[in-house]
Amino acid sequence: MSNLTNRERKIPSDHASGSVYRGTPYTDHAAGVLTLTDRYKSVDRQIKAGCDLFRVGERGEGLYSLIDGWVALYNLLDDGRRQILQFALPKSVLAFLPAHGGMMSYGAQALTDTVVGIVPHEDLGQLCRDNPGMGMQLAGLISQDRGLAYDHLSSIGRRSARERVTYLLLELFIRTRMRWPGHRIEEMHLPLTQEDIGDATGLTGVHVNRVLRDLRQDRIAEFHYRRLRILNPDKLIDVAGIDPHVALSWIGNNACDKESSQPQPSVTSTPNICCAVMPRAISRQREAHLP
Amino acid sequence: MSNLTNRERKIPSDHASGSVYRGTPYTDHAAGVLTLTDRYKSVDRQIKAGCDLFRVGERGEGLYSLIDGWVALYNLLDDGRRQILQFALPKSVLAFLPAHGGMMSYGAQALTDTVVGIVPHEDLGQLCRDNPGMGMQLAGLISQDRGLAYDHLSSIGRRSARERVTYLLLELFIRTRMRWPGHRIEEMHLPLTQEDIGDATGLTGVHVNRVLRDLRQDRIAEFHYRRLRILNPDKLIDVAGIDPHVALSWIGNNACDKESSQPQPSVTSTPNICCAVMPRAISRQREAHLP
DNA sequence: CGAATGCTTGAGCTTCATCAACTTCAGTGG
DNA sequence: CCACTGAAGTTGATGAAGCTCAAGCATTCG
Repeated sequence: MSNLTNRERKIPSDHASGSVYRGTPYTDHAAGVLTLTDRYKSVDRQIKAGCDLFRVGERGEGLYSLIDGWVALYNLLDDGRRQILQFALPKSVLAFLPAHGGMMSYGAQALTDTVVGIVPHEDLGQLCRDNPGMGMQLAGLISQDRGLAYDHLSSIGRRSARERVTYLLLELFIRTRMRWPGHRIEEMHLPLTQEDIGDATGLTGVHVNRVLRDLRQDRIAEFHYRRLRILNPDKLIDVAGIDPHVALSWIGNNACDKESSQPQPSVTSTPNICCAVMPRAISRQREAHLP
Repeated sequence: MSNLTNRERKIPSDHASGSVYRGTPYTDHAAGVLTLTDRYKSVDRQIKAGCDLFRVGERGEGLYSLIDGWVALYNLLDDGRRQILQFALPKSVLAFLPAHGGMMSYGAQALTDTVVGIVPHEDLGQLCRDNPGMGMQLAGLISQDRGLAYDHLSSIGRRSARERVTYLLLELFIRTRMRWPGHRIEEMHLPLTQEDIGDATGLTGVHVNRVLRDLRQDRIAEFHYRRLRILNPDKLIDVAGIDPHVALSWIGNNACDKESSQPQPSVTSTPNICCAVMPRAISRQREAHLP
């Protein structure tokens, strides 16, 4: 039907997406929405690593929520150039087509074996009527994705290659760390190729490789065959030029139940993401042999 | 409080945002949501051209909907680099903070004199209860914005400077044309500087200038002191490499009331945006003096 | 008319892409 | 266990696309 490329991939089996249903440690919309869609979804669909969940131009079936696995949302240009729009982790909404006839405006490729739940169009209305708050929560969830997209825009549009790559690594690190707080992180699994990183950052795979080499030489981070090691978190954050507010939004700081209007730290005070997410151990681990 | 730059601008008075309240000619969520927010909003806030509606890190007041005027949503990096995330037209939702304590993760600058309606947090719940469909419509609206952001990502990440600039011009042309169908378009007003275009496309103002020069020499389009002339629409679309599906999503093809499941044209058939939006007159107007 | 903002152009330079060859790694089947 | 195969990573040489700096011009607005 369409001539989309579909690079099949073999993925190692120890990826970090095993235990999804432990309670989320942070307040967000995801819990509510995902629990609800759980009840209304028609079937779980299983997709093998490397296959597409859906493609551009296909008719959307309703609301897609990712239950388990890693997924890349992407766009293809006519000549084959590819842009990865987002790396989706479990409990995220992959797509939302509220009505019949809507077409997918981007594709979705499974990076690992994945499970997806789908709530069909016809059930969305009912779901919405039964649970009045649902729509707003969904809006919040999608709004969060939009925020992520905006951050990527800033990164790709205005940052250097080195900044972009470190930014992406750090983002993925923080987001996965939030999903699976128990995991050890000295060496974590990211089911991506360097080419994928390039497609996400607007660079070529070759150049990503060079950037990664420099990061390794500077003892900041290593990425090699789908394995990420963060050697110097502080420097990583520094190079990435992360705005702590942004990082908080990845974690899901929607603060649904904070009704207090007590003055919070002002704009200039920086919530220390590093401390929140990175165990001291790692900071100590290597004292950095810098030039 | 924060050291954001705030370039004041003088804007000519003949910008195209005068008659907002004529009925929308296309089916979308905007109509429903905006009519509702109209009833619940606390006050209209008026902002002069060049001023910020809100800034990064400020506490959000609830749901912001743009009633009249042009607004640029933007991000700033530490060193002053700026990325424009979206140009918002009337009837769009600028921001949506569902709960207290949420911070704006991007800024919004008025490009013209603007009017904004705000529905405070406390009224959002009530609005939602009174109008059950509202949440979903809002979700659809935000989802549409996310789609726009994804398109910009593809553009900035994978296209050449020439493609990016033409893409942006065409997008803005189509979106404004959809809002104000009656306007003549041979020469339309875009309240942007070349620097703004650069900040939106991830280029420098200087380079945007060079690209615009080439487009002028190739008799494709002219942009000069906030005035856009499209000389050769067909070529413009060609250079921009626009996917017609994408263009349709700008127009708002959510197809809310199309319940028919009759087979629609397949993916490969290209809905002709050019025909839908561009009057033949323009195509004829210049036969193109090409090299 | 004057000031301020925005546009235009050139020269030199940096960053990143392209091409191509080579190496390493992971999975497969003997 | 090894050899084999295909995918992914690595490196160098070369060039193009776009940035920076700097100076001068045009347009708008008061």
